[in-house]
Amino acid sequence: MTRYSRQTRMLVAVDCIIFGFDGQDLKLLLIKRGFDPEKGKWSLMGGFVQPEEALDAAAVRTLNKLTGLDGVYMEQLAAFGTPQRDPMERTLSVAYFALIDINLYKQQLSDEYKAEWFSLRDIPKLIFDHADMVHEAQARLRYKAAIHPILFELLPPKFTIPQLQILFEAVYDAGFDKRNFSRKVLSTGLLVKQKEKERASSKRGAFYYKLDKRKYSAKFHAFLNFVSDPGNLR
Amino acid sequence: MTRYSRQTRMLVAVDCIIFGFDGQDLKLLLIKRGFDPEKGKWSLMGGFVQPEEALDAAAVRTLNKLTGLDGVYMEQLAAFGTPQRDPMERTLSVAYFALIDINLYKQQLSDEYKAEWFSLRDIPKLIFDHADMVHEAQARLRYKAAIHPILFELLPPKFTIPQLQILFEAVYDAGFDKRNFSRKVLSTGLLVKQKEKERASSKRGAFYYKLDKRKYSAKFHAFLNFVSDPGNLR
DNA sequence: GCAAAAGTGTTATCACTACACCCATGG
DNA sequence: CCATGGGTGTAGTGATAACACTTTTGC
Repeated sequence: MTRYSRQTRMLVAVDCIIFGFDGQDLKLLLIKRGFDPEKGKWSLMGGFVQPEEALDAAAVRTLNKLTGLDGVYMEQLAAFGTPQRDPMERTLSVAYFALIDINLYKQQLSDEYKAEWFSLRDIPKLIFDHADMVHEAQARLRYKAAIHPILFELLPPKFTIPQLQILFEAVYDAGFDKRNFSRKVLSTGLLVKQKEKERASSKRGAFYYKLDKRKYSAKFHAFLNFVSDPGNLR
Repeated sequence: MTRYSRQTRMLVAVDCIIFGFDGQDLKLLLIKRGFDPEKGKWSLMGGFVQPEEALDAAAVRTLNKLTGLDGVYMEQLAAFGTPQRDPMERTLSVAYFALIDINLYKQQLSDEYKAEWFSLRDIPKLIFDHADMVHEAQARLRYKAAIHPILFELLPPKFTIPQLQILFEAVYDAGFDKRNFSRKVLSTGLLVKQKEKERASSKRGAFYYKLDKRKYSAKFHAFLNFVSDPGNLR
């Protein structure tokens, strides 16, 4: 077999927008870029797609290289391909966003990549078009979380309803009525009440809940309307 | 400036999933591929991204090359990058879907590309992973149209409510109650009733409506809930 | 015993569903 | 005058939003 003649080949990278939730704020995992151009600047974790590697596989590998985690929720966000986005050489980047339980990766941060969690309200200047990617990922997260039970991916296996509410409030930068909120999330039937209580954040203690995994898989793509019109918020 | 060493460059293409509506069925515009491999087989319209060209620009150019149309609604669908998707040479394709008023392109079909409209129920075998792209585009169209007023892009500037309903029914392969349907679309406030009637498809005639362009732009991203739970249909 | 957070119930409004009849016209 | 498709109204049901008080317990 021959090749397509007279066409330009270009580099293809993946970049990961990695969200976490520390119990108060929505956070983003950034690294200090380790090579030129823009060496030492804050950046999303990324990497080049390898010759025999699928895009999703490259994204999974890149996330794993930084965090050591597997089985993380990831979704393709979009392809970014402005000609001069990387001044060194034309590079197309396929952005993925990931939602991780921050507890699984908040220790050994100061390794080879100089990774740090940043509050989304306080993101440093980023290289290339990474700020655009972050904004688009945040918009997508708000959009999806309004309809689908996606934010559970940011929580540990056991969580309380007040914790869940704080998470929603962080994502939408808005307050919700706790009575309506708990009625709504419980009405999905996705949550299983535990006997144990979380006692760190209040005297009375709040009951833990776990996801009902069967129902969670079944209803993941259903329209659940957690937030009526996220476009009208803020 | 130097270049990134020891990384693979690859071809980057765009492919267009072009939807149209003929008054009865949802249709897809396909071409007969003009070069090897798979020459003469049915294919989506596509093309390679040029050295100094952005992705969106490549998609717009590709659509225009086939149809001669400008200002068409287009949206990036996803990047497809399985290593062997093009057996000739590794090629990443960024798929875009487009919604066009079929009346603007249903004549001069037998030109250089041998383009034809196919009903979505009756798509021929397609090259590479184009069938995957079509399925994903159809799913995305259903998803978006359930929430946003996107299907108007498939209609001519003046249309009747029965025509709109047939379109929704074609997209969701389902029947809707006409009283509830018209109440719902009129309640969005997006439609302006015309004095003129469409008289071809009934004796009584149905009033034409036009989009209120101001409100259409304003509400395009709002959550309008045209279809309550598209996942439960079919 | 009090401060702090958890938990719960009611009412009014709105949106959705299901359903059936009259209207205008061309033939 | 009748067949065809266009157009409209209502009642019942379920979801949403607004709102305040009681419970538990660590200090």
